[in-house]
Amino acid sequence: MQKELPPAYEPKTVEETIYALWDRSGYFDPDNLPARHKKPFTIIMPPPNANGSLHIGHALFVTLQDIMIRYQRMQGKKTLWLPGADHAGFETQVVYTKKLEKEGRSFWGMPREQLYNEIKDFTLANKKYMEGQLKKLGASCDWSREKFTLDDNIIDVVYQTFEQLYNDGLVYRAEKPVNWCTKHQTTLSELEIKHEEKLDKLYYIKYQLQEVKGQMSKVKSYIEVATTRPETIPADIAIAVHPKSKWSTFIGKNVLNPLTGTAIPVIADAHVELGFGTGALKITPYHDPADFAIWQDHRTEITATPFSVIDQFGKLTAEAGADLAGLKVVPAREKSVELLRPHFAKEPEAYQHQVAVCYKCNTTIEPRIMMQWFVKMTEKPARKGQKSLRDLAVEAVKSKKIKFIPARYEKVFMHWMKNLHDWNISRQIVWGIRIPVWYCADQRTAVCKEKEGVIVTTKQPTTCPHCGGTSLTQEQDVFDTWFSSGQWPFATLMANKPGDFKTYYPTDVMETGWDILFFWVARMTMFGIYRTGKIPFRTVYLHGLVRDKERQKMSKSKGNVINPLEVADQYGTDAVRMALIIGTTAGNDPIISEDKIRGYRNFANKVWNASRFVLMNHRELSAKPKFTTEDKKSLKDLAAAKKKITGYLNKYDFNHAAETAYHYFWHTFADKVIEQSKERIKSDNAADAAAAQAVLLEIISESMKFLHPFMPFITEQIWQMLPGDPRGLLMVEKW
RNA sequence: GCGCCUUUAGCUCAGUGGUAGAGCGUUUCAUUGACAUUGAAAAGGUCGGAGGUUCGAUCCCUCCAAGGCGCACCA
Repeated sequence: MQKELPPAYEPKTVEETIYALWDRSGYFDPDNLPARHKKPFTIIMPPPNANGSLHIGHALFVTLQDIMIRYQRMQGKKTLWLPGADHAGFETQVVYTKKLEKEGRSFWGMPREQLYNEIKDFTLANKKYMEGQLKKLGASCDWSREKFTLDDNIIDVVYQTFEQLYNDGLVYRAEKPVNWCTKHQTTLSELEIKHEEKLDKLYYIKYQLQEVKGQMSKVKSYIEVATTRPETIPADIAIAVHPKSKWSTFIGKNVLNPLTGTAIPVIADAHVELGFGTGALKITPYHDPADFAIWQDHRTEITATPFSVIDQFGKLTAEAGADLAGLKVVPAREKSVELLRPHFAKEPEAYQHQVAVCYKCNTTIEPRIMMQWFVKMTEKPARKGQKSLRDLAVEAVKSKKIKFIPARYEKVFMHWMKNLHDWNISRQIVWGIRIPVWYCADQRTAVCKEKEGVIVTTKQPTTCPHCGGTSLTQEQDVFDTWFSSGQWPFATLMANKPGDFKTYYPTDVMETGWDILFFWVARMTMFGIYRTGKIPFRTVYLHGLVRDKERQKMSKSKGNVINPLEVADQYGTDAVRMALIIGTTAGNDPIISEDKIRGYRNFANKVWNASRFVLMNHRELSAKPKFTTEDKKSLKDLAAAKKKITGYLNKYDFNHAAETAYHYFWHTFADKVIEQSKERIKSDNAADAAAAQAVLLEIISESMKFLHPFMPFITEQIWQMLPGDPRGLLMVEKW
């Protein structure tokens, strides 16, 4: 008889001890696994942003990945689950500056170094806290290989990639239209802006034909132009009309800017929609990317140099004229409307359209022309026989070298790939990896002049390699975080123990949220193949966004947030894990509520008490048990359940695997097998009682195995109490 | 505009070309026995609508409706 077991499972007293037991065993590190673990199975953990604490969404990914790792470890794989943390450049700087605001401080005017160091302290503190949280959730990852996105050796790898891209002509510097957030004072990529429905007005403005000596216009003496942004009219440098529009007679003539009186040419361009507005479009290259493109196509006809009338804070500049200068965009619009009223062709119309806004703060994005670094996504590199970044990824997916779960995301992935544009990777923030570019002010040779003094190198230079000059300054901008995290699978392995890259790359599964399919998975696919010639992962498993019972997104403001650590404390980590997995299918948003967690707490208790019953009635067998037909059926059912679970796990169908285990254990084993055994155990027929007990023990033992990936703590605890000495760890037991 | 997804029991969700499933909830009964964090049972669905393919459709195809989401330089 074992020592007295409490009648209810007490997760609190078990979890910490069990995690320490695993940790001490060293088995998280694949190098320490027994010899039978040969074939590697690798998951690189998506590094959580170290700017807060883990939420229930993190608990979901931890559970999914831990299930895969624990299952494969028991299957005899050499399992590596490599943890990490992300400095999350822009996101963390936003969080931190908000924190400063709350404290009544401002980052504005703070020296770069100081802000960087403060955010660094903040991030590292969060990172440490999150590691503890991951352990609490049972993550069986290899802490000895943990990586941070700002580790020196990670940055080295990122710099090498940048240099290679530059040498291949896939990275370039150019003055192009970019998305500018006037609040955050940085540019953003196409993925970091959203489009919002907005009700604005469409203004119809007359641009008078410039009077030419001795010539009178016969029909109309003006072009009507429709615009939503009259405040940018001072920066107009042309009017474009469709060649077949009613304004075609104006092509080649000049019209007068209604605000400045400047003469600007009328040009023909088929991009102008005939059916929209008036069929005439004002060309304001510095404030509209489409206009910028049209200007580039017509540089010979348009003699004026484009310029900007809005500054980095969203205020009109002196070039906009005395009436508008100093006003913010919205008041400037009102003022310009007032000034333009005499030039109205007709009354403004209400106009519903999509406006680009910052995905963080919803501030309207101001298109600006800025000198930035870009990655070419669709063009071939300079090297012979090489494919564009896009084609590398598209081919890997098309050829099924990379598979998506669920498969429908393959289409979503491909659709995005179709519409790719060059990627702006410069950010005007301090928290991040400084772009490894230096500018030479001396430019003493023709080579240096030709390269515009640009030096791209992985190590800080002291002299200019082009001209020997010494006046070097480093690029101020940092990388878009996704430029570096897009290299995570190979960077973490290259920057780790010697031989790791060779052994563990390509990795097996990338398990992450569908919301970062483009941000992250697409970039990892492209960079992974570009840098290593191999796909970074074979399977992409996508999970959804955890929602509450009312399908609401969890947010602090709604007060519906479930803190995974709190509920784990209350109901046990195993219960939280089960609640996250059962009823959840890949790619769909899981629904979770406290009721559901409570339900699986009850299940954990059932597991505890069934085991308690078996242990209480256990006696050492004196002879080989004689199984009845009933016993044989019970063992057959057990084998069938296990086979089903194994099949589901192999298909990454964790929902059904967990549900089958749950259903078998509770409603077949506990409700039927145990109930039926009670009479036999009590009976005088010792041999039959022994057979019944042997069946129970066998089922408990096997059940702990197939429940382990889902409920690691309670199963390991019970495993340790089962008879048999010495007992190894269930964690590395053969499946 | 282009594209993707969803629609199944009161609720949350699974699922299959052959008489519909789970959990929770509801109702009835039982029981201090490993577990009341329990057990036994019941009620409850023309599987969004209309066509089509098929011996047979909740499942495959087409159209429609409602909802969700992604992409997109129509001023």
